[in-house]
Amino acid sequence: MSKEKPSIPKGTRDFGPAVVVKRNYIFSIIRSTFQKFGYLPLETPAMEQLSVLTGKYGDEGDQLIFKILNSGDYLGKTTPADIEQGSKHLIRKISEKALRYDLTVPFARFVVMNRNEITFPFKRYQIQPVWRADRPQKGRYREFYQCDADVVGTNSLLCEAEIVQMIDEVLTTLGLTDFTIKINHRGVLAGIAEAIGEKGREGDICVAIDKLDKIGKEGVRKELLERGISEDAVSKLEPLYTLEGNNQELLQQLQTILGNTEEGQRGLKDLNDVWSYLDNLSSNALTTANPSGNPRLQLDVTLARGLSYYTGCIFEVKVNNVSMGSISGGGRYDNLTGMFGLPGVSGVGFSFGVDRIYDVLEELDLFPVSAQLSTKVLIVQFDKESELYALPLLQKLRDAGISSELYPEAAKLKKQMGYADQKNIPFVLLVGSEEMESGKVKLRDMQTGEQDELYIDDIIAQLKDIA
RNA sequence: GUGGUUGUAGCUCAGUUGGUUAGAGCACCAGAUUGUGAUUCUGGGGGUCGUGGGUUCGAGACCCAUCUUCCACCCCA
Repeated sequence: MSKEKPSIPKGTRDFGPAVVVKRNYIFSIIRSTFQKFGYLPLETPAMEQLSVLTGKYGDEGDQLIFKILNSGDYLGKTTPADIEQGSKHLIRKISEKALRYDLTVPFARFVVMNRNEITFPFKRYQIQPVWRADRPQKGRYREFYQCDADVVGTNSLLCEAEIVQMIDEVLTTLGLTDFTIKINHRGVLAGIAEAIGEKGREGDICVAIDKLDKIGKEGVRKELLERGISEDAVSKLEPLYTLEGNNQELLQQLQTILGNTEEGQRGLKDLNDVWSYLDNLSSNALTTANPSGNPRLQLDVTLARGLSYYTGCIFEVKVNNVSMGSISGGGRYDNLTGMFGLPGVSGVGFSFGVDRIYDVLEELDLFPVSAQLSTKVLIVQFDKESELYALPLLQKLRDAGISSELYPEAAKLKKQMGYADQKNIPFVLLVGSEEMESGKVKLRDMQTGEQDELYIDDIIAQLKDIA
């Protein structure tokens, strides 16, 4: 056995106790919000049939799917001719399974397989890791958690409105105050394409427009021309980048621009409906302004999302003034289950990227202290007798719901105190011969250094108050 | 997938045109202190310099390959 230094694959991470505790804090807020809106949990396998995943994310996406080699002699059934035909052909021969790339497609697969047992509309949430063979960089990992909430089996735009509500609630509860929920509509994008005389080319137009922030108006112009959009059309498009006014005014301006296009009409009607729902829900996303003065929900005609299955509203969420890509995104897909032979089931959903939210909260120092504590009380012992004496006390503390532990051996005080310090345990109970005689134990507040001699019942009452 | 970048002690990093036994701070362990952590003082352990080849009398340093890190594209949570 050669001793090699162990390592983990590129783009993956271990999560130590301190990190997991903080991640769980995020998960619990997301989970309880989803449940509050009537979504129920679902879990699916880490691996899917490769055929379930391929073709759902576009060519780019297909390349980022982690494939799993067949078990056993995976080359057994291949011939030299197969190899000559190239990797695309060969993959089908040597790999039948793959790690899931997102949670939406497995969800659609689940819906189709269980269509007879499911009561529609079906609302589910799912919190599991996904894998992408992307090249890692900041906020981009090869294994990361997504927290999806989707509803299928209804066209109602109330679902879109509720998605906005949930995003707003989760981020607010996490302590974020400056974020923007961008919304747009595939119909609006198609309508724009038609209105500028490039009907059906919205795909190319979207990819280019999406980079507006990064490469600017001239960069986008160049890219559009390269993609074969006419100069005339580009000139007609450019005024849209700088539309001004609040959301309502934007919608009105778009009405005059897209009024005659069927797709544009559809998009505008949907967006208006979403606003109307949010209005009647008195949504904070409309009423609460960011420090910049704009409301959190913002119509953005330059928002274009890559996943090819979106057909209606699309969302993306950006935390302002931090160096991080979008932390959440989603949209409506009319025909995702159609790919699995079940047409006519419309769905809408979105996803939180927990790993990115974690990085943002860390950068903004927004994790509350309560999300960082583990044990509340450490009982320090001096010898075998004090250990025996401490056991009932320990049980009493735990029965009272106070997370506590007894240092498992009579180590030097310095060591035991250091343990409490390291673990960020706020209180230490000292149990030794003096205490056993008086029946009172010493309670030390590790933050202030103050010590009191108290009866255990008083200590429990005091600590429960603080909790 | 394309172009760049990084790797030296547990962590953050020094290390000169290639030249004796590879350093610092922090962390860790022990003692000063036999009932008190985060401050102070003293001492100590810990590295086949990411890995594998090559050039050289001699490589942490130069060359090649490979893995890894971070960044920009592409795309995306």
